Amino acid sequence: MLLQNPTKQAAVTTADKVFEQLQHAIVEGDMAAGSKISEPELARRYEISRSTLREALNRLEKCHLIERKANVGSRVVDCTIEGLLELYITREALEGMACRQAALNMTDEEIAHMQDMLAQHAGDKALQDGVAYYQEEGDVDFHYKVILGSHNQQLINLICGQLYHLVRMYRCQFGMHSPRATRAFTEHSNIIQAISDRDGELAELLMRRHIAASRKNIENKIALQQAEQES
Amino acid sequence: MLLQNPTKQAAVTTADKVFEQLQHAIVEGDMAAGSKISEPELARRYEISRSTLREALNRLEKCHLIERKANVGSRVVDCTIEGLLELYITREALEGMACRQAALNMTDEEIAHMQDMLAQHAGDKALQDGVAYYQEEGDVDFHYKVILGSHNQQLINLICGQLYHLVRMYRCQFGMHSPRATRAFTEHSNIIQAISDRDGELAELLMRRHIAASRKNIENKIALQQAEQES
DNA sequence: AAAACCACAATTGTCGACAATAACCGGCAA
DNA sequence: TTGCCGGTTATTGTCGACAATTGTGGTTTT
Repeated sequence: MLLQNPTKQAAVTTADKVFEQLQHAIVEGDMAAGSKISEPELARRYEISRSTLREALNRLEKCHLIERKANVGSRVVDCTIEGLLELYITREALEGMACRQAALNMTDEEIAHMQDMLAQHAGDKALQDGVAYYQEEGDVDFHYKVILGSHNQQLINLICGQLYHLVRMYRCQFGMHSPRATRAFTEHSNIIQAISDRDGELAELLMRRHIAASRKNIENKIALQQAEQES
Repeated sequence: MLLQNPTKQAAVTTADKVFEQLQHAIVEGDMAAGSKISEPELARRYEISRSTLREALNRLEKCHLIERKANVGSRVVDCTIEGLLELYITREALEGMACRQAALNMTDEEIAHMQDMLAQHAGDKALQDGVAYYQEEGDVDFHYKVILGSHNQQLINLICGQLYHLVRMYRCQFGMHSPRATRAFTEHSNIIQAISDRDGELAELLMRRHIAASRKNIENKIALQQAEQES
């Protein structure tokens, strides 16, 4: 999966593999949010020793997918609405800055490549009404390109290595495949325009608005779901 | 040290203690930046098993103080100028947003408490010309208060749990105890004013300028040092 | 009946040993 | 001399067992 590890090498050690499996299980919800993790049980299930499992657990903790308390144990993080909003606020700050840096630091080749990608997405979008492909792969691709384009290793590590796992988890858990495809596409276009104009200030502003809009969209959906449940 | 762990409990397990010692050693430069870490040797030196040491190493990796490669080993991160600037850019994004959130979410009591703190710092500053105390404890105190005031656990974890260890490391390694005491004090005052006015936008702007100024101050110092060495 | 206490079970933290991988070094051929 | 190759050494990854701590259930006491 290039998407999850845009910079690092593939998993080689068994702890790496188990980590990826657990990560997938947590993100997809196969491992319930908020549930306790029993080291002996998991070790048996994956047929590895507890040491190896703990190594994998440590990596899960690094991307904030589980929480550990000394002498008590590990729990899968629970998905609260507050947590989701906090996450998007953090994204707004980090990706906004990444976008500003991308406008300053991206090479002309990178920018051209991103424009090509967007054009291709436009074709796909026109072809199949964009509901399926674009928002899933395309949206993530776009954001990754921008983040990597910042050429700021600190930002890249924080966002890709930690934040995005949580983002994907929340998306799965709350079942929101945001249907903002056409609007998002326009926003992406404008952001790329600002980047290719080397206008860092505007690029940051647009990216922040883009993420904030996504956050508000989610807030509305949540409110709607709650209203349905109460009725 | 409350400063390093404003939210979490004290260390209880031996891995915790070793982690804190290693953290201190790395930050203070007792363990050279960029140097390789030998697990057997360190385990002997601290009189613990390799398992316990690896647990501590994992926590160090969580705050980006060391880097690990599979089947190769761990190295202390090296302090490059580029890394320092990247770090400050990230701080600008995160603390700026934290400051905006603080303006929205801090309680009146918290704001009052922060104003008291600033007033006391003002006294200390007038008393002893502020060079020693203020910039060390005071500056960190102020920033921590703002970050915690955001009431955003995601931001708090990222900044306090990860970024600030690196910040302190760079400060020690490059030996910069920024002599911007009086200017920084004024800037802090203005930020608190914006927060107490509940003006999130201004608060973020001021905090970002504050950190950007600090970054430029460092850039100048670096340039000066390099000029000296070349002469 | 409620609260405090104690013992038991289960889980986590720590340890030392073994297996697998990578770095090092000397020898050989070009 | 330089570059490549194979054996040796050291380091890391993995394992199973023991020690320490926590949570639980029953018992006792007020």
